[in-house]
Amino acid sequence: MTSTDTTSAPGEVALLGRPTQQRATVLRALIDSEDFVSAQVLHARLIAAGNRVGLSTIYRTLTALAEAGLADTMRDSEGERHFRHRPGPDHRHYLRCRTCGRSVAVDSHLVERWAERIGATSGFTEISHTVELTGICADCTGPTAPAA
Amino acid sequence: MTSTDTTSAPGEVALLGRPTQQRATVLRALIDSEDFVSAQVLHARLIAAGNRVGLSTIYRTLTALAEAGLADTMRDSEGERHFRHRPGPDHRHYLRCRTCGRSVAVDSHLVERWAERIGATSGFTEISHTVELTGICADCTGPTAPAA
DNA sequence: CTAGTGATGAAAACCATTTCCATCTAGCGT
DNA sequence: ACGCTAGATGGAAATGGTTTTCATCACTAG
Repeated sequence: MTSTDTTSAPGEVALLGRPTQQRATVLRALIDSEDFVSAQVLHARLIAAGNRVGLSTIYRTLTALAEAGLADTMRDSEGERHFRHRPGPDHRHYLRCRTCGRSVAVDSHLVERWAERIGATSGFTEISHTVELTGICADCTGPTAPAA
Repeated sequence: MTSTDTTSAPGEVALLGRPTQQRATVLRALIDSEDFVSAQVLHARLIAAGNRVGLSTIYRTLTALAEAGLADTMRDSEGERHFRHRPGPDHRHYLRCRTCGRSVAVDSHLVERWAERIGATSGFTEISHTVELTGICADCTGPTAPAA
């Protein structure tokens, strides 16, 4: 996996418009990250790996991916956007470790239903919600070193 | 209430450090807003109302207010921070209208407990959460004009 | 192969937020 | 009251993520 690998991202890229090498590369990198990444970091990684991709393209692709529902987005405490590939149609909430940054998907029926109920009782319609959970994962709580 | 009114914000300002006219003014304006406002908007309002307050001071005060727990903050879809005065120690989640921008506080024990439970079952500790709900309020759903 | 439309990317534009720094001021000791 | 000093202020400049611009390039159709 040196750099250019058009065969990586199956048909998903097609959903965005014209299938190009860059888009495949970005999607591929996003999938490989297996976790939230910022456009900046993703860009840095691709460049470091020897790929030629412009930052603008990363932003465009990531935004398109999110709009197409192929990626989830979240904002960190500084307001920066982070993206994560969304395998299926569900999985929308994550719990992320404040120390190592890793994140895991969590079950959220309860919240979904709560959100719906709130909508029903408040007179609001077309409710949409964003839930962000952070904590310290087991590995980082360990007796020894936290974020060594 | 032309402009300078040091008596507006009771003792709350004192919690921030030295009680100054500007801080009282900012807190006052935040309270009067009764809803989320961005630093920029708050600044524009104060200037328009004839008050002399620097943007930096608004940011500093708002940030301090949030850190002191006297204000709740949220980020809009563009990543901008919005602040809202927090009357008591609770009330931490809001439902805001995407059309008119108004927001109402919602009951969230359920989510709080859900968050705790997720923490317990995932091995994460020190869980903290952010929940943002948006929808279209009754007034804006009306048969006639939405955001007139 | 050629044209045409969409995609790319380097650099400039944007814009909210933060930082600098010279000036001002509230609070305190005298 | 008076002057001192740490803390506060605000205009301007710096930051830094994200978006736009625009000239060039690469897919796809004909």
